[in-house]
Amino acid sequence: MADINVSQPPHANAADPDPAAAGAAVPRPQTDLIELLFFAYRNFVSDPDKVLQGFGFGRAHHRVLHFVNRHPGMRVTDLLDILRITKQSLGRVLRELVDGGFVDSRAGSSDRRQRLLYLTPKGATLARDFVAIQSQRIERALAACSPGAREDVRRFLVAMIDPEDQAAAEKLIARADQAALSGGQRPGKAPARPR
Amino acid sequence: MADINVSQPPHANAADPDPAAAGAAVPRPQTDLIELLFFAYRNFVSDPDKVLQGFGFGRAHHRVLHFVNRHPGMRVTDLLDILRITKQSLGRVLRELVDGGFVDSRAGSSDRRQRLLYLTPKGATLARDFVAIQSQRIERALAACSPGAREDVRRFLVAMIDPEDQAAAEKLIARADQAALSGGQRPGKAPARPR
DNA sequence: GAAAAAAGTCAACATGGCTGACATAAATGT
DNA sequence: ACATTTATGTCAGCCATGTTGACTTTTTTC
Repeated sequence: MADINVSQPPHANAADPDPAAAGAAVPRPQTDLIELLFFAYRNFVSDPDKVLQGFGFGRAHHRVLHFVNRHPGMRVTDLLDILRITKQSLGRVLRELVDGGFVDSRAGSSDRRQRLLYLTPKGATLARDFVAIQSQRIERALAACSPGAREDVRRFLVAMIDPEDQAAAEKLIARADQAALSGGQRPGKAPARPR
Repeated sequence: MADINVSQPPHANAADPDPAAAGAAVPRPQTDLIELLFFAYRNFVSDPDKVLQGFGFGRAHHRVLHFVNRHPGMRVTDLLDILRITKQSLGRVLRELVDGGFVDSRAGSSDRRQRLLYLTPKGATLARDFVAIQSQRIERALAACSPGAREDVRRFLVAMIDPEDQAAAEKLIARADQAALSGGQRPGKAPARPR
């Protein structure tokens, strides 16, 4: 498993008056967090990646599955706003997901230009698997922290978002949670996952 | 600026007996953090992206600049272990960085098969710019949190890494900090680039 | 009835991953 | 001394996913 391991050559340390090393890392305050974010995020997305490979899908498909799962009946435009990619890019993965029977796209009833996006049961299962996998990693990480850490982490992540988008992001999350709770789909079918 | 804004169509809520929407978003515990990580990380890497565009470079170049800056004199193999990409992928961006005068690659003195990587002053300036930009975002985010949050966030990020890599990642960060402190280069001095 | 909006599509291109096959130089082991 | 291994580099091609630009169809809105 390819250890992250730099064999610092002896002459690169204090003894060498090496000028080419000049201007190198002044240990700026946040360097540790910068690198940890890189390593952590890489591992974080690698979990779904492994599963996706089995379907011939990639990260782009994961994102679509996730957000359609969270916002059933959303418009294509809404998805484009969230993902911030072009409709051509989205079109490709969306077509593959529809062809594969993971996503269902139906014309809106009030506005029939719209294609409203839903997951099929197959797609929903996959999307829930991904949430489960990544939640597991997050839960494990939080378990290694002090009890109040979750709120700190949450606030930190919100504040890492561009300020002008923070409110929208929080609202988006809240609305999806709300919709899911209020039986966004089929009042009879138990969401079965309280908490 | 493309508000993240899903217009939840009315019929997507309780009224629609839609079977395709079945099994949709159960509000799993960590969904908020999953999505926040996505939004936060996207913005986090977008800062350097903008600067890199001006040089015709991409994210891959950023990573190389960053880690060579942090570990002056590192071997190509070390960089491959950190980035976990193939040498062919690295080779491309490395060549461009050397050609552009951002990275300097010199044969090792003890083992002359090795190419030891250093940043030129030009490269070091760019690398430091990136650290500054991203540190600024992190500092702003931390300022929005409780005082003890930094330690929580740090521990959280470490724990988000694959367990078998956590120690190596922390060691890597510590070693780079250490090397920088022990005068790999004199602080504050913009050294000429001899040799 | 004209204009705007929602969605889709074709074509071409860029970036940055990947595999496989080799080539070269230098160090190491026998 | 020679064989092997290691460190690096390189060519060629493929894949996933992003981009621009141009254009169409359908439907809604003014």
